[in-house]
Amino acid sequence: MLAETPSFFAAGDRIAVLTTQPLGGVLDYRAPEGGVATGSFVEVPLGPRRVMGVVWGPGEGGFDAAKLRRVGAVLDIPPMRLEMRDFLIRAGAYTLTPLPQMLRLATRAPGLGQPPGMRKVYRAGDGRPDRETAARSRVMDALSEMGGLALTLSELAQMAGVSTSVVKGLVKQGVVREEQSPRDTPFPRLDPSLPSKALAEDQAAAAEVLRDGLKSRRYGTTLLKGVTGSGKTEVYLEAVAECLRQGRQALVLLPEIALSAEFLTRVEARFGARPAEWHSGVTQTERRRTWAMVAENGAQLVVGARSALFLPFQDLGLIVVDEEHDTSYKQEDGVLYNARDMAVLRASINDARVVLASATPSLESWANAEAGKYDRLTLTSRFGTAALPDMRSLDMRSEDLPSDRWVSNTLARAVQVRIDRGEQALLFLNRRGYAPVTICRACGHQIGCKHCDARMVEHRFLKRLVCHQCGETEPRPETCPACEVEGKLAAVGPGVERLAEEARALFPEARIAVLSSDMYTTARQLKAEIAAIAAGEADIIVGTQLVAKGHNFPLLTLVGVIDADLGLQGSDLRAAERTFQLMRQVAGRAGRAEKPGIALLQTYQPEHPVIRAILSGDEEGFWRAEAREREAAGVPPYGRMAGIVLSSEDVQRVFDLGNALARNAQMLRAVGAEVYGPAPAPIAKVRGRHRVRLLVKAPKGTALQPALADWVGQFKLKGDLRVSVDIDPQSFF
DNA sequence: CCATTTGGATAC
DNA sequence: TATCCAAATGGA
Repeated sequence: MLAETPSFFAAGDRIAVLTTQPLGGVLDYRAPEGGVATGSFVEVPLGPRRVMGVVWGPGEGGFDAAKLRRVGAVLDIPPMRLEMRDFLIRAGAYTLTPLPQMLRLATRAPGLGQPPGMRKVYRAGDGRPDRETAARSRVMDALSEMGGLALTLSELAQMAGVSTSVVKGLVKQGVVREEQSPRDTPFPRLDPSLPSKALAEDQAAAAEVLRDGLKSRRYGTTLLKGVTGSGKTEVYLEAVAECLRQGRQALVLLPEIALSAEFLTRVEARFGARPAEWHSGVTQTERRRTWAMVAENGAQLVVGARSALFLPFQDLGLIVVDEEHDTSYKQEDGVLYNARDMAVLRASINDARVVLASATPSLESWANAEAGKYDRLTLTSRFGTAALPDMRSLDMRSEDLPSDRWVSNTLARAVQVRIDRGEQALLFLNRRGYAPVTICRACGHQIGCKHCDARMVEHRFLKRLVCHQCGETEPRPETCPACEVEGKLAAVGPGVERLAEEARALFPEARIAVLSSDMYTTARQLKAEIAAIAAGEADIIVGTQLVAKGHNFPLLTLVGVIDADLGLQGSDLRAAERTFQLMRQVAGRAGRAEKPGIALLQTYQPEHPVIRAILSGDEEGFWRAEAREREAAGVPPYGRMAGIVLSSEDVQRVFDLGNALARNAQMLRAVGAEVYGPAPAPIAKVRGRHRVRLLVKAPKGTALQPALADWVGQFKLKGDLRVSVDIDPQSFF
C-alpha cells in the first residue's frame, strides 16, 4: 500500500503537504525547483505566512490548479520516515486526533525550520607562540589532553584555567586553530560491551529471553514483572545493550522524569556515557540537539517522558516502558493518548520490541499477557537478602482514636520501636497539604475554588489555600467568605502536613522528614532530601505517593499506611486497581535492604477484597477477581469506552450541545454502542470553563472511532464550545 | 464621529 | 494557529 505512493516529485508536480496548522488535513502545493521527496520537511506559504510542513504524498486535487502555490524551501532535516508517517496516521486515527496535531507532537523542537546553527570551536594548530607563558602552555596541555577533539572557547578557557583572551591571543598567532562546527553534536557513544553487573539466576535468564527477542528483529511485547528490588532495571538494560549492539536505537520511557537522575547514573555505569534526555525540563538548545541527533542517528538511547515516543528515530529497535502501570503515561490534556499503548503501536510498525516493566502491572497488560498477546517474564527472587515485608491490617473500628488524630495507638507503638532501634518508619498518606477541607463552624460553608468545582486545600507550609485542580491559590482567610463570621474556619481531615504535625506531637524526640511534591521547587532539592533520608538523617518519613516511586531507603523497616481505604471508595472503576498497586509499592519500600520490614495498613474495612488481596500477597487472585468484575460490567479491557468532554464558559450551551449529541446518537447505536449522559464532568469547571461529559460504552471489537467521528462531526461548533474525545479514559464517573 | 474590540471565516 | 475583515461596541 505504501509502496504504491510515489516517493519523489519533480519540480512543478502537484503534491500534498501536511502542516501543523489545524486545518484538519493536507493542502496541495507545487513541488519546488529540483523536486522533492515524500517525507521531506518543507517551508510553504500559507496565507500571508510561511509555515513548516511535511511532504505527505501526491496532491489530492480538487483545488484550482491555477491557484496552487509553490513549496518555498526544502529544509535541511532528514525526511520523515514512512514508519513515522504511518505511526502518526494510526495513532491519530486511534485517538481521533487530526493529523496536523499529530505532526505538532512529532515536531516539538525549537528552531527546526532554521538552518543548522554553527559555533566556533578550537583545536591545536601548527604555529609556534612568540612567548611561552605558563597560561599559554596550560592551554596547549588542555588541547593535547583532548586528543585532537575540539573545544568551545569557554570550555577551553575553563579547562586551562585562563581567561578567554589568552586563547584568542594564541589564535592570532596560529598556535590554536579556530573552526566552525555544527552546533548540534552527536551524543557520546554508549558501549554495550562494558561489563554488566552480576545478574542473579532469574535475572540472567530473563535478560537472555529479552536478547533473543531483539535478535528476531520482529515486533513483540514482553511484560516484565518483578517485585520491588528484584532488579528489573538491570534486566532491561541488557535488552538495551543488545539493541545497541545491533546498531539500532532504544528508548526508555519513565513516568516521573524529575526523578530519573538515578536511572541516568545507572546507564552511565553500564554503558560508559549518558544517554539523551527528553522531557519538559530539558533546555531549548538541548531539545533541538536531541531531536536532530535522534533523526541523524547521533543518539543511540533516549531516556524520556511519554512525548519522546514522537521523536524521529531512524531505526528504533526497543522501547522500554518502565512502571508501565503508572497513570502519568496517560496524557490528560491536548492530544489524549496513553504512551504505553502508543509504544506498542510504534514498535509494531517499526519491527521493534517492547518491554513493559512493573511490579504491579495494569489490568490491561495483565489481560494481554493472559490472552497471549504479550509474553510474560517474572522475576521472583529479591536481590540480596531482602525479603518482602510482612503486611497486616489494623482494624480502625477497634482503635479508640479522637477525631483529630490519624495515627492509631498500635501504629504509634510500632513506630516507637523502630525509633528506639535506630531504624526508620514511613507514615504514608496520599493527600498533599495540611487539610483537604476548610469549613466554617458558624455556617457550615466549605471554601471552594472560584474557578473550579474543587475544594480549596489548606497548605500551612505555603500559608495559603490551594486548588489541586487548577493551581489557584489564595491566602487563608480569617473570616468566612459566606457568613463573614471571624475565627470560625476549621481544618477538617488530614493531609501529609497535618500528619507530620501529629507525628511531631507523638514523637517529640524524632527527626521527621516530609516528602510531598509541593515542598520542593526543584528536582535537585528533592533528590538531595531523598539522599539525606536514605543516609539516615530522619527517623520518621511522612510522605505522599512520591515515596512510592522507586527510592531505596535501606534503614526503612516500617510502613504505616494511614488510610488504606482512600481510593477504595468512589465509583472509579480503576480505584481498586490503583489502591492495590500503590499499597504493594509502598509496602515494597519497607525492608529493601537486609533488615526485614513490616507494613501496617489502617483500614475500616479489613474484609474488603482489595485489602485482603494486598495482605495475602495473592496477586493473581486479585487480578482474576478484578478481571471478572470488569468483564461482567463490559468495561475495559473487556469492552470499549470513550469519554466526550464538552466545554464552554456558558453552562447552558454546553448542556444544550450535550443533550443534542445524546439525542442524535443513532450512528453509535448502529454499531452496538450505548451513550450515557450528559452529566457534569468529573471536574465540572476548569479555569472558568464548564465541562459536561458523555460516556460511550461498546462491546470489544467495535469499530468505535469512525462512529464517534461521525457522531461528534454532526455539529459545527460555534463560539468557545470545545469537544474532546478521550478513547480509553482513565477515570469513568 | 472614529477608534478599538470581537467574532467568524480562511488558508492550497 | 495566525491573519484579515466586517460588524459591534463604546468613549467623547
